Amino acid sequence: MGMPIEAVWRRIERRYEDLTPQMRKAARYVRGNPQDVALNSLRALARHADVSPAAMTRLTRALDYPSFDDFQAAHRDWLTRAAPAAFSGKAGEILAMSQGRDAEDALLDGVARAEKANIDSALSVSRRDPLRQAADRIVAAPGLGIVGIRSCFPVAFSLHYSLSLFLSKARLLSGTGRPVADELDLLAPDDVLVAVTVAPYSRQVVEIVDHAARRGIGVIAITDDHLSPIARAAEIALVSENRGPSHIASPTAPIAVGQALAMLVLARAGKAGLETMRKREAMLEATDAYLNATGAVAG
Amino acid sequence: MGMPIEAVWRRIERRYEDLTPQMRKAARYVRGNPQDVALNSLRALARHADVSPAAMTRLTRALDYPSFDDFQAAHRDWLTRAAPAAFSGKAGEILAMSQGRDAEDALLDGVARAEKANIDSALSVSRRDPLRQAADRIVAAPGLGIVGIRSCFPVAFSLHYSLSLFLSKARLLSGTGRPVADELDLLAPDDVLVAVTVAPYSRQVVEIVDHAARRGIGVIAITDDHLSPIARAAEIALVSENRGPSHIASPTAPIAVGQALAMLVLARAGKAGLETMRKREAMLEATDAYLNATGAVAG
DNA sequence: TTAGTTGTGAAACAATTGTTTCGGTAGCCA
DNA sequence: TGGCTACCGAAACAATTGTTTCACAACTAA
Repeated sequence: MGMPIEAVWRRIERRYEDLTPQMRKAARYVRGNPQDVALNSLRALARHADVSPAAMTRLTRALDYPSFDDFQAAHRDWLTRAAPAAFSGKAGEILAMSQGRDAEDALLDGVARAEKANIDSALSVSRRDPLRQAADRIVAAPGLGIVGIRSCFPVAFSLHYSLSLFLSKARLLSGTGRPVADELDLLAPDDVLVAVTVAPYSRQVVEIVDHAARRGIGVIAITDDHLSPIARAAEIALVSENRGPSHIASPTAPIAVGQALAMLVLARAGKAGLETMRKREAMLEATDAYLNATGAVAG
Repeated sequence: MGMPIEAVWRRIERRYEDLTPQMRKAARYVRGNPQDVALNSLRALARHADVSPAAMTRLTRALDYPSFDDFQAAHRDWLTRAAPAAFSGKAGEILAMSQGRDAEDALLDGVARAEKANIDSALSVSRRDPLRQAADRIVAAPGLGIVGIRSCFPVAFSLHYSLSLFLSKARLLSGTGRPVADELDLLAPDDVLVAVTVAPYSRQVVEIVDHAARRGIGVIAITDDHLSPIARAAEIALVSENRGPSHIASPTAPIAVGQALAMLVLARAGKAGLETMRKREAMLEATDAYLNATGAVAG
């Protein structure tokens, strides 16, 4: 992953006074026209800024970039991030046209495109307030349950796994050896239940949500529609669209939502959270769970 | 003012049938990765699309563009239009980032970007041959086991879930009530084991893979490095990079790999696969598992 | 003035760009 | 089988790329 463009700008502003006149001219243009840097060649850029190519090269050096390519990469990164998720086109049209390897390639293209678009929509700026609220709610709650079955079980599991690394109150209602609904007894009013289901909505989860809501438990729904059965009953709804060429719904987008949520909770848990995370890590290493200690918590 | 990119897309879709196979491949990549067209050189673009530079040049001609530059200009235009508006002269505002809500936003941006990049790399053209081989191998094998623990369990689970919708031989080695390794007895030589683990590699999974390989079971590894302990012992390695701002490894990319794999297997299973899938679906509806029948298998 | 430093762009460079050419291969019809 | 067409990529090309070199101004200090 490239360096953020903000760093470039900071460097320009901090060292502006030390630059030579020609470099300043170049720097001013660069600072004011970042898209130009991303899209044009060094020589074209220099022409636009009315400086010599050499001056532009010298500027990138003065800003401690190894080469113009690295400098440009930062700007391209920024521009790419700002690009819309323009993958709105019907995936099926092109796909249906061919067969064999060609069709498979098209299929995989479609999968990749759809997954990316789904993640984009799930974490788009307009969906972030609910995410923040959910994180606040989870931090504040005395108890926390997480439930999801069938294709949504991976979502519930990975959310619980990530949270449990630093938050001991998280409980996965997994229904091992008994109906899932029974485990709802673990939660008290004022606790929080995170429920996951996408169309077609599993009856069990919907019923658990209804039951929890009636008992005064705060429900956070991770689902695929603002109007889904669990979204309506929930206090907070985290929606991630789920489209794709597949007959099977892919859980990647809701999992990304779960991961983002876990990170926000970790951010709120602060140093204490990081501390317990380190302890777990030490414990896992002590029990020889991993092949070699690399420092990151995962596995 | 350049021509809008939508026109490009329309041309691609309308003339797709008249294109030669290589041009189609190029066209599909172009259609799916417009930023790549805007930012990269023709040769780099051709490399990403796994096509010869000549094929890319021919495509631009076939779409009635005088030169690649004009073709690229349309994409640059689109990307520029999407960029945030130019900046007011004051510099400090943007720099004030990295605390409070802004820091969180940057974090979420980072997550979204990383997840998308990971998926891109996982399903990139150069990684598709192993995917196809894996699908072939799975279809041919008499028996199939899937294993993954901790953060990789969601990957194993979702792969098994998707496959089990139409492939009854798939078995999830979940270790419920007994050590996971015990379940390896379910597999015979010539069977296939799909194993998932990313750094830090869980000892259990690595040992199971070694054991399986020694017994003559074909191992397909889903992992994060060509040199990971299970990749070396495996017959086929499906690699998905796993980078991100999080301390916790996100399972989305390997899950996307699993989904893609499941789709390829389904494609090979053909009509028979779709048939059993329909049966399962009917069964689930009959047992009232879903709230309302919508036609797609998920939940 | 003179010596020395600093800033500059023209020119040269190797590498890489987009494009065209051309020989060969795969597939199809006779 | 042979002959034909469609299709493809390696190679060659001129143009343009990013970078370095170098000579020459402009300036300072004595």
